[in-house]
Amino acid sequence: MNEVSNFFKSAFSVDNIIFGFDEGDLKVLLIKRGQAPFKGLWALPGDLVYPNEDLETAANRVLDELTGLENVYLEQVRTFGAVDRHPLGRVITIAYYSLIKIADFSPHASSFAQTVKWHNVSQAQKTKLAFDHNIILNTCFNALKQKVRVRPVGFELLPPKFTLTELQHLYEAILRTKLDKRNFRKKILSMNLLIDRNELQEGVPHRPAKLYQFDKERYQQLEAEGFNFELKESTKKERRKKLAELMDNG
Amino acid sequence: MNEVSNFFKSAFSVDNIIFGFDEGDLKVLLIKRGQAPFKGLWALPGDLVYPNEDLETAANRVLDELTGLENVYLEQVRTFGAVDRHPLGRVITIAYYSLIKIADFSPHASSFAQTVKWHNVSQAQKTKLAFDHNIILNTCFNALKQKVRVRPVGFELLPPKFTLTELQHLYEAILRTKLDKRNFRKKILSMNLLIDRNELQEGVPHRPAKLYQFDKERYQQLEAEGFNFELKESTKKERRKKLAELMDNG
DNA sequence: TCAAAAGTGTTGGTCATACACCCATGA
DNA sequence: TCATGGGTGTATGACCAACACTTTTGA
Repeated sequence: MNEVSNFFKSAFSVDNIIFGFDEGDLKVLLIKRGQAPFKGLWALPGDLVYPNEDLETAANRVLDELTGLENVYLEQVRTFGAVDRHPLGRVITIAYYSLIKIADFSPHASSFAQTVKWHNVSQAQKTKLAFDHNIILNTCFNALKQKVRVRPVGFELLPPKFTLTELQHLYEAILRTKLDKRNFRKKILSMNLLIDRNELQEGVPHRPAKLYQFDKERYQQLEAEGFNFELKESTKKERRKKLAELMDNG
Repeated sequence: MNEVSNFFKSAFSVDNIIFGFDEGDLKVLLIKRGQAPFKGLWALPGDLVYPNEDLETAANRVLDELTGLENVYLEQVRTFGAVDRHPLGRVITIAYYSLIKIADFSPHASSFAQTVKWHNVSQAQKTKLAFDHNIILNTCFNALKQKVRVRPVGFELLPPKFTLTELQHLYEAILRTKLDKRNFRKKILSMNLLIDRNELQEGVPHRPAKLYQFDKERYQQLEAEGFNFELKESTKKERRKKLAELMDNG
């Protein structure tokens, strides 16, 4: 057991939790397993890491092989390494999540259609997934929830031009809360990170909304100068409730 | 390369960044390497993970072997897996940090004294460490900085009873900023998470301070109810400066 | 009596929240 | 003309930031 060579008998994989946003819902891309173990169950896309491959490269490869997309937002979240998590041997997995623009990849159009599918995240969380993938999905979703409050990564899930309502719905889906329309707009616009394209939606059966674009360069500049993108995490009502509880218990 | 068995030739290690707090400074426990590679350089404590050992168990073991401490605050941060990061082969490492009460372990008293030493974090960050340990240390320090703003983990670094000034110095050391005494006290005390022990410091050459204790049970209860411990991250002055820059650039 | 740190309140400003109506379009 | 979502402003209150002097102890 103390021979160094005895240690070099493990493998590691990456799992890449691919998030998309469509029709007001946050989605995650799952694969139906065609073979044992866990045959027939939905699983997170992942693969063993090649011996000469960096972890991020592997995560990008998984994404690329599945969707054909490259240069996508990718974030390492956590490593899962319970001894018995994989039936084939000691395999620890490094979990990443990616944020993609859902229009860029639709499994309906691909030959995978039967086995690769976008799932509503809330529903996927309730479904029994292969391996320890439920825990991984929860962890990654929470990481995204955390991140989105503190960095403007939500835009990675939207098309290049979007309306403020779409953006708001995105935040509502990720934070799982309702936001006040006027306050949301005020806050977002006050950051001066959106470019008004001076274009309108077309073909909608109501007053068309203005289209905006995220000003990434400006954000990066401000970030370098110490600016912090930040959204709050609870409504006043909620905080009041908490305070009341605090009083009761104290 | 596609044979599954080819993959089971890697190893993984844990590195455990052990933080302590003393004399107003945040410290990190480093080990001087006695053999190649990187002989003579300081390194983060770590070890290969046994085949039948969970990752957290391994991180705890590293801590226990080094300090004799158990049941210590431990947090996984990130996994580092660059192909060439270890000269002996493919070894990826999962980085954890621990927070310990520095009085519980002093390497001066141990036989390690020559090779295990508390280092000031700022200085360690400027020193060349073994492997990719500079990057790991920076990442873990930043994770701690982040965490401490949002969860009351700082108390893990203090003795069970402490003064408010000690607590403030701790935050100042981790956040690397000065805090206003009155505002800090107001904020901390308003959370109702400190128990006033009705004891005073003894033998100090000035007015003795009251001793407090962190009310962990109460915190856990409040947390379960949705309460959020939260300190802000920048001073008003800083934000004003940023705003001014924003105006200039906009 | 001196040095050193403990302890303590108020004010002004900023920012978050709450909230309701009119507008533009396609059907 | 109706249904649908787009777009807009203000008043209130909470919280944060700034700031200086008195108190208690040991030497």
